[in-house]
Amino acid sequence: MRTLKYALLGLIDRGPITGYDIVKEFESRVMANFWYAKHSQVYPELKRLTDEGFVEYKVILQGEKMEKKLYSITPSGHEEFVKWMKKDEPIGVTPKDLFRLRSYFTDFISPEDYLKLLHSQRRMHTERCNTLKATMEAYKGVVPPFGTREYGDYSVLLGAIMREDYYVSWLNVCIDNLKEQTGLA
Amino acid sequence: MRTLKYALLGLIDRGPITGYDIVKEFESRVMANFWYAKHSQVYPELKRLTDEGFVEYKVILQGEKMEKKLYSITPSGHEEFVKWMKKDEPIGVTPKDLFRLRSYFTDFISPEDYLKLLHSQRRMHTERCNTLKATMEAYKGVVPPFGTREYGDYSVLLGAIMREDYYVSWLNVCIDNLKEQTGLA
DNA sequence: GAGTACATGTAATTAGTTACATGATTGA
DNA sequence: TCAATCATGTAACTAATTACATGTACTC
Repeated sequence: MRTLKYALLGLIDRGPITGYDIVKEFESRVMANFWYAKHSQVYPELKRLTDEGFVEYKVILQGEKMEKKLYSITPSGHEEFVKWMKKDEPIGVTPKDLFRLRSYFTDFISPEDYLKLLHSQRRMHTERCNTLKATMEAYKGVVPPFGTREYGDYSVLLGAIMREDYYVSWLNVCIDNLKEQTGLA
Repeated sequence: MRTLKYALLGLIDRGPITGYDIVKEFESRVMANFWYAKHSQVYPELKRLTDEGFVEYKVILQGEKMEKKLYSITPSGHEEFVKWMKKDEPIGVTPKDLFRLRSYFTDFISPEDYLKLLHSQRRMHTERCNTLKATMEAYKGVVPPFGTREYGDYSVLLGAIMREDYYVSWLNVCIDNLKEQTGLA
């Protein structure tokens, strides 16, 4: 599917950017919620996109010697990207989840040990959720206008918060069920 | 992390099973919600686990000639698995999501085209959610006792339903926001 | 001068998918 | 006898991670 290709095209289509800054985007609070790649995957893909004529770069100097490559989109790259944007794709398999794999095999763990894991998971997901909600506060409850970058940020941030909220709810139900059945505190 | 290893150990620890039936488990309505692998990944991993002494198999005959390998857990395999079960792991990166990647780049799509995608996504997720809820009906609202296989099935099924429900909610909010902003029907 | 961030790349390995390959059994 | 399912494997490829590798620029 070469999804990384389209993630890169999208970022570059927004304006000239270096590979280094693309990686920083992937690590950002917003984008890390749905796509990311390490620099060791990004640099080779940028090279490939250049060979394919979807992007081009010019070398600019930072200071005396340090060269960096500033990538921009080409007309064919832009066309390729907007074509992909309109594509309606099947939802595919549900994502893998390590904790759910353990939850599936609860016949091999004591209720005490499982409860510890549940509490730990809840703590971690609650924390992540709070971080996301803090980021969301910048919008003060106002939905940015469609077509702006802020709209995209807002939408995916909202989705991420809702996801963490649901995950915590699920863990809460699991904790309640377990306590009721075993009488554990 | 070799997670497939532990998925296989867990399934084999429940009782003797063939590679073929393991793959069927992965394709099942319950397990497909959090882990899965193709037969081309399963068979080599089973071989490796055998070499490592975590599982063993005996060849049994199906009919006249057809041989199948029935895998069972070894004491060291069981030990390895229960040790893994108790391990509390960090929640790690959030799973990648193709549709959210597109939602992030809505500055490159018309509201009409985006609305079409939103509706299509909602239809597909609603359908999956309904399938899951139909599977859930077997439990008639009664939580199975902890420690049984049914408890694991129930827990992960509940999580899967909650996940699809939240996803549909997110899509609904996106649809409402878009309609309000653009006046589209 | 030291430490951190900037900046870009490759190599080796692991994980996972698609395609290739073969043959037996069962039920209509 | 035909089709679907059972049953197991390998080969080639794509995706992604970890480790290796190098050097500059900025700030304290």
